Amino acid sequence: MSKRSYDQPGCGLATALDLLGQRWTLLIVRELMVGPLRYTDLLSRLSGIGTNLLASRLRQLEQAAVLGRHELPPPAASVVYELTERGRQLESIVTGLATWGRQYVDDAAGVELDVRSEAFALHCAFRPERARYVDDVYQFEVESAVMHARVHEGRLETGVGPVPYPKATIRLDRHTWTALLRGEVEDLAARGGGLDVEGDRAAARRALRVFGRPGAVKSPGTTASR
Amino acid sequence: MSKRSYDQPGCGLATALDLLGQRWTLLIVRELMVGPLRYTDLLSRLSGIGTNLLASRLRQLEQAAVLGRHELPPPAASVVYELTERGRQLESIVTGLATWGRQYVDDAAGVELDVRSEAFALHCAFRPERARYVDDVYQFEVESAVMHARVHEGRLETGVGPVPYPKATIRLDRHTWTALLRGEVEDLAARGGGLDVEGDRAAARRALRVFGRPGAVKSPGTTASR
DNA sequence: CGGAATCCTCTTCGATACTG
DNA sequence: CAGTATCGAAGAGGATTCCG
Repeated sequence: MSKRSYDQPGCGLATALDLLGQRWTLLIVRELMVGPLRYTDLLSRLSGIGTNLLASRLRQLEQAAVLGRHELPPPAASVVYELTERGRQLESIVTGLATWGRQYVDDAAGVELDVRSEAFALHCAFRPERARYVDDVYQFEVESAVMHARVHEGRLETGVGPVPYPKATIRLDRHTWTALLRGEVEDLAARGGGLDVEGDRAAARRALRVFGRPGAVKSPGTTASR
Repeated sequence: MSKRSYDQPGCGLATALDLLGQRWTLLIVRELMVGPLRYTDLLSRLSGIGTNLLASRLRQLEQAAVLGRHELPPPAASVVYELTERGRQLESIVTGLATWGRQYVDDAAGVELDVRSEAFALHCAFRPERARYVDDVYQFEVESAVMHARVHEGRLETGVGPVPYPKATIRLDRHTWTALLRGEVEDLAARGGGLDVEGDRAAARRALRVFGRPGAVKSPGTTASR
């Protein structure tokens, strides 16, 4: 069993780092920000982690109530790990770190899109201060990557795949997508052909406002690929 | 030499964690948020770190341009470590983590005030969104702890000890101080006797607005004590 | 096949001792 | 004061095995 603690009870930062400061922990949170995952999915997405560590980290995080274990209903009958409310409170910290770290990476364009990574990029580009009164469900389609986003009460929830009744479905090519994330797409018509909307155009216009930070994420959280 | 990297170039979070995710690193940033420190001061404030690790972390952080090494002018002729602009960009992440971690700590009142810890608590209680048009220098005095804060262009800078010409000097007892940090002191007169202002009362009123978050830091970042 | 525990090697940490 | 050098202990990573 582990216990390399900073032993500074009373200090919030030291306590937070006792829980989250170990290797892999925040990457697990990153993975779950886009939606629940099974043990094996985590294992394959976090290439290099080693099964014992993953098990140990999940146990610690569950104990700290950062995530929960849930059994899926019968058809799937499997266990998924999911962020709790406490875990979701880490979202702005994780995206903040990701955005900060971005200044060290030189953008050699990735090879293939990973849906969850792109959905995470959406989190990084999200501007809560602009989402105050927005209540929309969007579907995004970038090449083969289909994902959705719900903006509700100033918060963002994302998921992979399509969603039943989106207010607007926004289809983009790769270049327009990264431009959107950087906040460089201000107008539905501005880009010739790179962007196509189905559904409520006003909602799509709100999406352009709510996503896209000036200095933010260009290419996304590339997770393991091999 | 070390290199246990996540090896996910292209992912901002993984890159950030390669730099900051090792043990002690963010606590070093925390210490420097309140102002420059010498090697030995860091060593004594981060009880448990071990001198080789501190040296190694400082080297890495300097290389990543998170902090800088500066020689003090002749009288002191000593080296201090100081956050760079990049390092200061981590402030909101560090205070966010500290605030998040706070929910796990039960507030058994600390024994003795540490000025730097209280100044750090001020960072945690700072609300940038309310500081947009504020441009003030305050001095705070809580028991034996004297510190100052400059709010300028939406950002906060703190330091220990007195400051030449503060707009307002605010003296508080310990209880009122923690209440202030929690955002529970709304009025200069509200607390009988716990608070005393010298200088510009309007500035002091702004201070009450700019510091103090609802769910925020109660007792501060207690650093090592032994 | 999903969800781990075990074993073994290698890296990192922490403490102490030592140096310019 | 500001570090470097050294060394035992704890933690990480990889492979293999086990359980349901």
